Amino acid sequence: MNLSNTARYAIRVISYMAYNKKELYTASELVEALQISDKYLKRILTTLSQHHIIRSIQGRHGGFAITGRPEDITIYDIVAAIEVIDKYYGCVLGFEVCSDEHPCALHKKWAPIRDELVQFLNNNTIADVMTTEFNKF
Amino acid sequence: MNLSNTARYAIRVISYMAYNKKELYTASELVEALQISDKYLKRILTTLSQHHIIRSIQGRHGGFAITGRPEDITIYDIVAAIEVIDKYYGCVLGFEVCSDEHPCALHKKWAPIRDELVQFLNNNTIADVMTTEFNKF
DNA sequence: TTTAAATAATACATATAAGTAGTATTTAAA
DNA sequence: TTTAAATACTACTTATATGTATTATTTAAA
Ligand code: FES
Ligand code: FES
Repeated sequence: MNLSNTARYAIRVISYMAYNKKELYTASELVEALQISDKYLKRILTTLSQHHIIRSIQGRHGGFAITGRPEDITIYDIVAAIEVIDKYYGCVLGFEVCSDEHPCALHKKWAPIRDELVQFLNNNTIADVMTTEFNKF
Repeated sequence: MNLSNTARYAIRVISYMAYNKKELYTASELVEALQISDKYLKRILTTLSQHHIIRSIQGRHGGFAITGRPEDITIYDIVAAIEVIDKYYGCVLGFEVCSDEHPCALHKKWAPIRDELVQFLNNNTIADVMTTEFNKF
């Protein structure tokens, strides 16, 4: 019942970018600041840019920049870019289908909690996370 | 944000045992009924008996039996026997400490949801799961 | 047009969860 | 006391997530 490590790194790096308000960051700069493994972070950055959460500028003076406003980038967006988001909607007991029409014994109790959980991801944005504490990892 | 497969199998097998009200089940019997891989299920059964959720009788007329009443065996008990339960209490953003004294930016919003989640595991028992539908996997 | 500084892509390595196989031990009937 | 039927233990294999290394491509300055 956790976010993946990769998703957490992604949240962290975008939070950092938003907080420091620079237009463009190079990967090396972010590696330096956040102390995440060089190649790993670069791959995360590429993934995020493929999902248009950030945009990348290639070449000599390249780097990465946030596309939207921090308050428009939800935690959900980031998690969905990194993980298979479907699993957040699955049956808690592992049944194939999970719906009100095909409920398992725990569905009635589980579905509301799961909805809250998804709402939590949707209602919280980078703006909520880009505080000082978060960025002094 | 899922229970592990192994934990789900564990819930399933105990639910089956409780539902069918037999005193003793052999591993092969349970493998047959639940269509879970032979060796895998046996290992799960051993783990569960080590955690005293079921007890095992070795030798010729051996097998496995539930120790308590279905309504006393919580989903939490089973998950805790199979997984490292600590991770259910961790920080959603991955910080080392998670407490009201050392909160991350999302702690205030996350902690209540997490509590509900843990309560869900604690408030639901095998008695809630041991319905017919569940056992016609 | 060469070169340096950046991102992109691909392939490899490691750790953990999931699943399988084989051997050892226990027990009681034959 | 041998043997069959059960659980217990240990080691192996496979799949996925995590992390690393190498090479290719892009861009602009020198
Ligand atoms: S069917 Fe099981 S949680 Fe919805
Ligand atoms: S400190 Fe992050 S959720 Fe509690």
